[in-house]
Amino acid sequence: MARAKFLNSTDAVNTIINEAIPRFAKAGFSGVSMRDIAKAVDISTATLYHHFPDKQTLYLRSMAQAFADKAEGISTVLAEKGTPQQRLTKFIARFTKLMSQDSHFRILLQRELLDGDETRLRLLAEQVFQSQFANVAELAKELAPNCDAHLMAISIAGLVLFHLETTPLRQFLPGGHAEHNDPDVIAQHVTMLLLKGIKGCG
Amino acid sequence: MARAKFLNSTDAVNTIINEAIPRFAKAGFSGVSMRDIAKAVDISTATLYHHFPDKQTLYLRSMAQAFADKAEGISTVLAEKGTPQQRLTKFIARFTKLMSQDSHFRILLQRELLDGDETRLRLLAEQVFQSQFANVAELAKELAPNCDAHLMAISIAGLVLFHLETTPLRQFLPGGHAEHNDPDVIAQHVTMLLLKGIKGCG
DNA sequence: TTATGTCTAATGAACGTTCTATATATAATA
DNA sequence: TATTATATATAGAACGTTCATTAGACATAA
Repeated sequence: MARAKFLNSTDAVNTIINEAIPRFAKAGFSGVSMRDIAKAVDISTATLYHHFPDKQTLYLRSMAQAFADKAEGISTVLAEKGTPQQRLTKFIARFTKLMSQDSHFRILLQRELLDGDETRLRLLAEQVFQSQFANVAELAKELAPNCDAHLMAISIAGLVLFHLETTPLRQFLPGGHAEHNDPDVIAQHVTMLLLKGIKGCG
Repeated sequence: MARAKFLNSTDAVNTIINEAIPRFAKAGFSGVSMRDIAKAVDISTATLYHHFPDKQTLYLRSMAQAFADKAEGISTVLAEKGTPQQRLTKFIARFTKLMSQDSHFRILLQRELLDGDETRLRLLAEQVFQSQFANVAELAKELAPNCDAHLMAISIAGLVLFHLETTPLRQFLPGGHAEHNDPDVIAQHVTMLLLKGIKGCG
């Protein structure tokens, strides 16, 4: 092979995807050109096209990789013992930390919610969220046997994610402080709100 | 003027913006071309450029218009009398209905949270959300005097908005039903959760 | 006459993609 | 082992398209 840059094709593909993920997260599908990605990996666009048939495929593979990385990390959080309250508290703490640590995953998720077609959303739901979502829903059932577990699981995730989503905006809203972006602060607030309602928060 | 298509420049500008808003909401800034917009209004791109100096300006004006439309609608919801609980219930019901009725506003908001620069986010915060956000925060203070009103106001908005955001995804998640997209169902769930916590939901 | 609204046509840049060539590794063969 | 053939990884250059934007002309209202 000509002046090999990578160990093999798999290495090349992984390197490309790892460079592509943060770029797609930051700028979206149409905000990143194949030339940009090629330049970032220091290969020609022709070489990039040797490894991926087209941009859409590269995007899908990047998305799948970003999601696969995280799906693994979330999967064992709820398996531990404890009262439902304890397990909820622990889940929220870990989920918040996970989502704020690596923003690529969260931002790609938001982009998919905005622009994803049915195929990509189904993939996302079934291969990334489904099992963990079911666990959270089950936990909700333990805490409130007659509640709508689906609605409740969405609410739990939404509380955490919306605080992270609004990070760039909240500094301009009344009472906004940097500490409101601290995952621990968010997690504690969300946990309290879920377990006790507004009145229980002070 | 040559074969006048509009009553005057203001009419032209408004017509263009009204065509642009849903397009920018659906496809984002880079997903809509000036050609597309010109075609939609049945004018040439040159004419479009006669009314707007560049694409960025057209986008900003469209955004500002979409936001101004809604800011008005939200502004008087909390002025009414009643117990804090009653006012919260009413606010959530109206906010949910408003946000689900016209999705352009909500989607543009989501896009700004993803891609908005500091200038646009500040504009959004100060000219659209600030006063109403303060009202919600104040209401939270009435319900829980020692709580962090900023965090609470974000949580309230987030609960509603996240349910709407996840509309295209929830059908693929366990327990998802069409009725979960009903604004009344969402509002009732959110209100209950806020006032009573998870346990109060069943 | 002058300012305004409109058009056709063009410009230059960026983009996704492909053509063609070449250097290297691997496998088959003598 | 030495030689040849094949497949793979790479790059330079170009193609065709679309894009934002502009130049210049023309028509009409004031």
